[in-house]
Amino acid sequence: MPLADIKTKPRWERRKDARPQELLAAALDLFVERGYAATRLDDVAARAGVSKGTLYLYFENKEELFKEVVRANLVSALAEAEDYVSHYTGKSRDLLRGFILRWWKHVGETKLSGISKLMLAESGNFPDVARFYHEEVIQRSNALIIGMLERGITRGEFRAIDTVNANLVIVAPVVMLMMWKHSFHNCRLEPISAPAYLDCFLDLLLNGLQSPSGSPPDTHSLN
Amino acid sequence: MPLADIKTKPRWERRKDARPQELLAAALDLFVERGYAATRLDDVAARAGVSKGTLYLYFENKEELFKEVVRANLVSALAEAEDYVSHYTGKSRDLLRGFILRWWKHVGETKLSGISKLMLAESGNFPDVARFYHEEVIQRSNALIIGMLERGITRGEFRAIDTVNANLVIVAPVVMLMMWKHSFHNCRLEPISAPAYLDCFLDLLLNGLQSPSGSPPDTHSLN
DNA sequence: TATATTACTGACCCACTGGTTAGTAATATA
DNA sequence: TATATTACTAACCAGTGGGTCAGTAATATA
Repeated sequence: MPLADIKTKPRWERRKDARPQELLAAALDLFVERGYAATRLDDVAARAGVSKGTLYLYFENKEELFKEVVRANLVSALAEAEDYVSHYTGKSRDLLRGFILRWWKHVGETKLSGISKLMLAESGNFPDVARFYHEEVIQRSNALIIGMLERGITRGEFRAIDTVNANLVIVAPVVMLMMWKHSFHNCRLEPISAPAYLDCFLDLLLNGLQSPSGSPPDTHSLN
Repeated sequence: MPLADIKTKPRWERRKDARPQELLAAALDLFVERGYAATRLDDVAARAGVSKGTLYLYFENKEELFKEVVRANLVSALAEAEDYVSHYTGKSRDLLRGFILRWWKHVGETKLSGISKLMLAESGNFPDVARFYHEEVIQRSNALIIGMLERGITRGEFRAIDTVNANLVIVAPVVMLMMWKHSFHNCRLEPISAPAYLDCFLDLLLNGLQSPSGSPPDTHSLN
């Protein structure tokens, strides 16, 4: 190694400002890859290019690190979704379809889907984290979807169904697809095609929701 | 302690025949309660009233113990379901509804739902177990549902939809409800009512599936 | 009752990981 | 260039859990 390199490459640098972001990014990656319990803080630190001790300078403990990851990613994405819904003026079926497709695009097909999967998978073993996630993410997204259903019903576009349960039924296939991506995905020889799956789902859903007096079922495609 | 008690209560008994069943029952309980990784074999043994060493007399290791739990419970339940479907002679919508409600009764609302949840949650970290479960349970149940959909379509009762994706969409709400039972269940002040949820789901689904030339949507209740 | 068999125990090993801290070296300051 | 500050490292601790095995005691056998 030439002398110049020794001079220009110190063993480490002080980068107080950049560390938190880098650690959060590394943590997101590993939480998504391995889940909450199985993620080792040594590995998070290593991926961010620092030692474990450094991680503890910026985050109180594993749980707080995780919460910050959620806040920095999912909670902010949810805020955008709330904005989208509140400003929509068109037909309810298009709003619902648009919401679901956007959700898939911004969360489902990105790393973030791994966080949803992780929470559903491990919340039972970490009740504090579960409560946090339920309040910050689940309740808010439920309110959003129920609101859209009520909008459709009061405008006569949807049948008068049980909105609270329908909310859960509607969420299920999307959440399921997210979970699949992070569980049995590799076992299937012919992987699930997300667009075809969502197309099939929206077709079934919007037909099922449609009020008898509404417009006839369409066969909207995703392409 | 009287002398008699010493005589009648040996420190332990030899019960070669009963041990495997007792260990499987204890393992099922703990796997459901805590998941795969978080279940300690010490605890399984303790719950079955033996020491960890004994557990290793009857099962090769943790993975084989788990596989036996799956075989003894889910695989056998699946065989019964296959029997039910193959002997059904009525309308396809009733077959599908009956299948889903039976599934919920035999798996969803019992401990067994915990195994499905566990697999979805942890298969990513245990690829060998994942492959086993995918082949022994998932593929078989998929074939069953796709078969019912094809039956409905060829008989003109259902619309001609994409059966492979529809299978996944149909499974999703039931799997979701099972997962919920074992994850955020405690966070919700007003818990999900399984009958109301399934009612809502079947209502949406059968309306969505119905062929235009078929019988009109009914409002079948679960009660 | 004496002996052989074996189901069962419990102490042990070792790799692992969340969290701590004494010490080090990069940088700010003058 | 000398000194002070502090971001960062590396070694460490304590608790944990899958897996092993030498020894023990319950039972079968004669």
